[in-house]
Amino acid sequence: MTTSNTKAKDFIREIIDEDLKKDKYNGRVQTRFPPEPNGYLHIGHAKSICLNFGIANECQGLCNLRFDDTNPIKEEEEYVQSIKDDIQWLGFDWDNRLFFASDYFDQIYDYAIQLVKEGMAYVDDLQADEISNYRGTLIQPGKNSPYRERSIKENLELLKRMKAGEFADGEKVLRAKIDMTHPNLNMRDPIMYRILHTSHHRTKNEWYIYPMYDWAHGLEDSIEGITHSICTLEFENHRPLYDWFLEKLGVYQPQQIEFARLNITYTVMSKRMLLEIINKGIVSGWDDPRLPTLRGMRRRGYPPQAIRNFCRRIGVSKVNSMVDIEILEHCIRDELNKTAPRFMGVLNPLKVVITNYPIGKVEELEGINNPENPSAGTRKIPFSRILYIEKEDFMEEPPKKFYRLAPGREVRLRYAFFITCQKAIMKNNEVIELRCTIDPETHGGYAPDGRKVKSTIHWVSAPQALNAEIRLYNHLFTVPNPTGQNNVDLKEFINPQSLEILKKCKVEPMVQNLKPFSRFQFERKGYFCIDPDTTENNLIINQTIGLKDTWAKIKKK
RNA sequence: AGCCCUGUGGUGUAGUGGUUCAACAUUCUGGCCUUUGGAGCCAGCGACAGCGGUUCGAAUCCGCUCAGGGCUGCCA
Repeated sequence: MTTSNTKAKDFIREIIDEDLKKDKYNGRVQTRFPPEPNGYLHIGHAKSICLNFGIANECQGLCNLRFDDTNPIKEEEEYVQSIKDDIQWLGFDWDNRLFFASDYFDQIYDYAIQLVKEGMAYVDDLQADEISNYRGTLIQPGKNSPYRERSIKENLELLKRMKAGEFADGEKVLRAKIDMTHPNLNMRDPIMYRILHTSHHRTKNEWYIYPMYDWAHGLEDSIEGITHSICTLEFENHRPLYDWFLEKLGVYQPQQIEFARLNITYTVMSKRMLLEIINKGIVSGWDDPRLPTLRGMRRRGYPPQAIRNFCRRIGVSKVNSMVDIEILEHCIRDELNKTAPRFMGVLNPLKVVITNYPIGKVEELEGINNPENPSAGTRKIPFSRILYIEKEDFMEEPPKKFYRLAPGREVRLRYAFFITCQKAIMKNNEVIELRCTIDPETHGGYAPDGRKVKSTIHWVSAPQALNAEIRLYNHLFTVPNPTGQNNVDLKEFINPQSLEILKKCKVEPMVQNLKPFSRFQFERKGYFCIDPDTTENNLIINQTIGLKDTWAKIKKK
């Protein structure tokens, strides 16, 4: 919101500004988001939602939610609800403007009658493969159907009988009479209606004919008084047809504007491929946290605000592009850094015994909930003789630049004490326990003598610790552009380490109070979120994203 | 091959003929700071697809070339 005024306008907002200046639609701006209810929404849709609803908000205009339900074979009610949920979760509101293309089936049919009466549409008996042959190719003109010159009377009669369900699927179609030699294939007598004896999720068995996208979409926009019909680049070649129908009908005409769809590295966006990954069991479902679906991202812990910021930041243009996933990840961290409460959690526990701390004593230390936001307050964290720290925070023989715990070395336990490692207990060549001492003078983590330690590590008190299962996620694919190579099975690029499950994690007791989908930070480890599959005695936590890790970078060198 | 669209640092965008013109974000490299090796702060690397033309002056206007994308569903 705050950046919208300062940020440069994209080409679509510029067009709209220009139209506003010229008073093209009486100062009105009305957009629409027109999903087909045949799948779940992903972040590519989010870009479109943010654009359409965003523009309406900025211009004191309106944005409709319209389900483009013209193909009953693929569409289901289930998707309608999920799409509505996802849009609301993203943070947008269509108010009372929820529409369906099927609301207009009667009107659209009347317009078809009008076109037939004016000799601009005809019923064709050609079969699907014949129509395809007659259409010609990219470089060869098509030829006229033998049924193209039927009388208006006969066309009217036939269309009525099509509507009445007198013909079988595929037996006839209604076509616009334009030009079979047109260089734009979409203009070679496009099909307006096909026969489908299929029940529709809303109109049930009322219709036997269903309008095609090109025929219906412009009319839907026109009927709703849309001013700017924003769609993706692949519809560019359809715009002449969009305009043709509305001009011939003499009805209100919105303008279609196309922009490039979103691609992100290391993931896929097409419905078909997402479905394939799900059906092959590579991921658990539409809400798998590794997927770019809105449901997946919600479960992963991505804040809607971060997704909106991302969509704003990547801009809008007509260039086919591939956005670096780092930008998305930056937006996620940026938002979570400001908003996520902090806790301590140990992913791979290493037991630590504080030999100079009394057996049975428990004291409470104060931790800051969010250093970025003082109003988030503080909390109590229990401390006792037995603790867990992160396995990787200790090294027997620390290399240069490793600042954490090592034999004889002193570091700080966050919010607690300075701790010195006295002894590492080994078993089968593996460190299984540490014997350490604390300096009681450093209560809270401050040294009265002003001495410094090189690092601060996180910890959890063993008796009070909660057990948790933590799921770590990585990129779903091993290559930046998995669909870029042809003739290769997508499965070859699936990252075998996209999911890593840690079962024996220990987290501080306050986490108990968090509800499913709550987002938070485990200090030094990253951002996390409570998985909805969490039960009374099985705490499941998803890692949203790790913190930037300078040490990991040094280690690599 | 026909039609349509698009070419600015690695990535995504800004720049719309002239002392704010090559900017911003991200990534990457250094440094500062730090009770998260987080965050923050500072600095640095890095681009106008090419060739002509118009002009006093071109990333910006024109032409050509090259490159990338889309279009031959009774899908949307």
